[in-house]
Amino acid sequence: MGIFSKTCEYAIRSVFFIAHRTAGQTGRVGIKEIAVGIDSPEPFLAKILQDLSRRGIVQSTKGPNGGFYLDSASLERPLSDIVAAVDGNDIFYGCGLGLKQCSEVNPCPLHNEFKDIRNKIHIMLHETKIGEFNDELMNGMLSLKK
Amino acid sequence: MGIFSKTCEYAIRSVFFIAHRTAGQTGRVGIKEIAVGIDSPEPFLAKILQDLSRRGIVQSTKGPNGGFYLDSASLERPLSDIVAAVDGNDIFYGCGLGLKQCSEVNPCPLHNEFKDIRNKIHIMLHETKIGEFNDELMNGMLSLKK
DNA sequence: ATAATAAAAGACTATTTTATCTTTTATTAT
DNA sequence: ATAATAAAAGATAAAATAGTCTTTTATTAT
Ligand code: FES
Ligand code: FES
Repeated sequence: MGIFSKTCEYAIRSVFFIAHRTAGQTGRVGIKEIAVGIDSPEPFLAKILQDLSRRGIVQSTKGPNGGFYLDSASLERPLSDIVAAVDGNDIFYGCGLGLKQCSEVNPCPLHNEFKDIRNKIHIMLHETKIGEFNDELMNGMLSLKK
Repeated sequence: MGIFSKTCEYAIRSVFFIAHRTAGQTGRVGIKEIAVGIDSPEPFLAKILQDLSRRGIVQSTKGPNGGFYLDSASLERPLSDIVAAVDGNDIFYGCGLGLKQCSEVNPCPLHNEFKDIRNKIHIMLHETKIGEFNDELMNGMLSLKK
């Protein structure tokens, strides 16, 4: 188990993929190409993108020349929006040792340490925008598969 | 989902509990008291402690006055040993976006950020010793339940 | 020796997460 | 209008994680 659920990993990678494949142009990209591009099981990814689409995190149209894309507002969104939508915000606010409620008045032994780490994760994901890596993804300096 | 699996959360909390309940004295503490003390399902915790016992992370004896305890070597162990035993070391070395292999030559978009965060988690868990919070746990300044 | 105690071991159940397959709906080109 | 295309929706299936229950083994006190 990593930091995020498998679902969330696929979600982030697919959104990065859609971003760099449709940025600028009025293009769309199909589920098949996305699944290959991020090395994920296609039907599972379809479910995930359905959900992201319902939530307005990605855009889509059906039919010929249809597919997924991102409008300019979506490209500016922080990654934390995706993580919160898919995994909830336990990773931002929950107790690292699983106490029902992280609190200053009844802290677990690692409270201060976790608070610091959670904040770093939160800030990092909040400061990173979906469209931020388009150039490096297009020229192959960054990878979303393997 | 938090940073650790439920199993791992229970494991860490129970080890802290055993540490502060048996430190110094030659005492033992039973599964029942531990389960109440950390608010976990007793039979599930029994399985977890069985595993930690087999791995030598906690000590135990059967029979009357039996129970779990920690020898002085165990009290000095870092928390990272527990996490590695239970959840593996994906959290220390794995790619945050789920690429099969985190690498400098084929990095994911968040590679540098994740590397930094993973290192902080690793260092924190490595520098924290199991017996470190015994005093605060005994006088109630820190909590392992609720 | 025997009975009582408490963890170890093993078999089993439930829930959640991950993944697949089929049918329906919307869009476009002809 | 019709056929082709591609996502949405819905119904299942498989695997992993979380949790329970019963029997066995080791230890101790009597
Ligand atoms: S109480 Fe555990 S992280 Fe705050
Ligand atoms: S490649 Fe993703 S964290 Fe290193």
